[in-house]
Amino acid sequence: MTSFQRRVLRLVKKIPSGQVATYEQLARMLGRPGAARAVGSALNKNPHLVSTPCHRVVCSDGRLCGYAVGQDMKSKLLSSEGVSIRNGKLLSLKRYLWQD
DNA sequence: GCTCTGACGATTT
DNA sequence: GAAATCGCCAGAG
Repeated sequence: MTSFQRRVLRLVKKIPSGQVATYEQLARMLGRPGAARAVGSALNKNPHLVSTPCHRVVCSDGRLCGYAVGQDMKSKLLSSEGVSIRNGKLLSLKRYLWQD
């Protein structure tokens, strides 16, 4: 694990249930605005899928984008937390967006 | 140090 | 609104 990946995972663990964050948002919190792609890479290699709520991380436009197990599972997990999804995309991103 | 690759993002057509 | 394009950063060889 690199230092960068640890910081990403630690930050993701702090996302409350029922809320979501964008890759770009996390990148900014880590002091690396524009590194959204790198954040996605870090989540892809995440060791413990359950201990890290990486399903609460979506694209800036509200699309789910990706998930290690499959986007379908990501969609189910989010909807079970109260987030409305349609066609693998959030109906309203700003409504559930994580505000620290 | 260089060259890909990828769970991204903004712009353009 | 969908698809194509280009820029972006970190990690792996």
